[in-house]
Amino acid sequence: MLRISKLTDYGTVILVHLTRQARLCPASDVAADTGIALPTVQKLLKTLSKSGLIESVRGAEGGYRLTKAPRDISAADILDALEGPLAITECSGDDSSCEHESNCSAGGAWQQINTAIRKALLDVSLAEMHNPSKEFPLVYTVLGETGAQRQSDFSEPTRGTSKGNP
Amino acid sequence: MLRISKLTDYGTVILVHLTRQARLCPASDVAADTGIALPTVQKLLKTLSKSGLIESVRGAEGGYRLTKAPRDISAADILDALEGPLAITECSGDDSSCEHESNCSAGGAWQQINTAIRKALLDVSLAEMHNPSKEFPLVYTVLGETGAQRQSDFSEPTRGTSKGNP
DNA sequence: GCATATTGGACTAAAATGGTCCTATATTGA
DNA sequence: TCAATATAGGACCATTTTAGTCCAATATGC
Repeated sequence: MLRISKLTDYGTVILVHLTRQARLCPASDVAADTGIALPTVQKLLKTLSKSGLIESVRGAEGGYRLTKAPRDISAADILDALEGPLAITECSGDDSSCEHESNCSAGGAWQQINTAIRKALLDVSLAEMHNPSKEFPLVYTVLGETGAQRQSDFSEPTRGTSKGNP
Repeated sequence: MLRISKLTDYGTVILVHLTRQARLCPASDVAADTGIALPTVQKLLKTLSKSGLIESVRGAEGGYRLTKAPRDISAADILDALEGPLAITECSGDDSSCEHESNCSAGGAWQQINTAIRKALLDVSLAEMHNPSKEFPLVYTVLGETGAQRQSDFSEPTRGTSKGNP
């Protein structure tokens, strides 16, 4: 199934952490509190800062903080910031780049799916990620099989018990 | 943004092709008609066959055909067959594998998103991919920015004009 | 038997991913 | 002004994944 990269997953954890801390957070604090290795945290904070989701203050007593309220940051924003604006298929742009029309009849469908997925991502804000127990905008009936159910053999959790990255 | 692999993209094209052809199709025909290199087509057909979406007939006059009506094959089926049952995050199972609870508050949200995405994928059938001009189950208003709009610098289309894979 | 096909797997090259580290620069406070 | 604290911006490398090819074995129809 579709998946996000581990770094995006880490990035989300970092953003949730910044949501909890109203104050300016240096990278070292974020690393200590999340258990993610410092270099990785630094890299992600830089990326997030460049994307505009967070802002930085240099120098002593500096650090990072969110630029917007958590409810104004969507999952789509996070994905865009950390994975770039890649679409679900490479040629799902405005079909200008794909000329093999006879074979590309599937392309239109992927674009529709892409849009639907994007809508789902726009509906979830960082505020809701911060507190997932609260009522959620995405309440769908159980689907019989969610993909997530099937996996059972992961050797290591994404955000594991071990401190930092192995 | 989220993306599917190029092979999954090819696989969809192949399935759409099989939808058009009611008859038994050998891999060589599929390759010739789709413009995808034969070895790649063979590999994908094998995978699709193992997943049960298509069935094979060996020997002379053999080939592949769909096992179900196109409307009974969803985009989620295709993704599952070609990309495996990976969830959006590695630890989005039944939170049994992720013990870092204090940092993993984001995990629940990704699970919800995963479910929403899966629902979107289940709503699109191969029949609709085959004929995307017809009314589509996923009609959402334009989102202002769909991710797909932003990309403009792809050097090569996914299913390109050149015959086969370079 | 022979031509036609699928089956299963090995194999390689290229690209993406995950992770680390180094130097430069900005800010604060003594 | 100096020292300590931070971010900025890359370069860099190891590993994994992806994409693509190829081969020997097997099954079927004529």
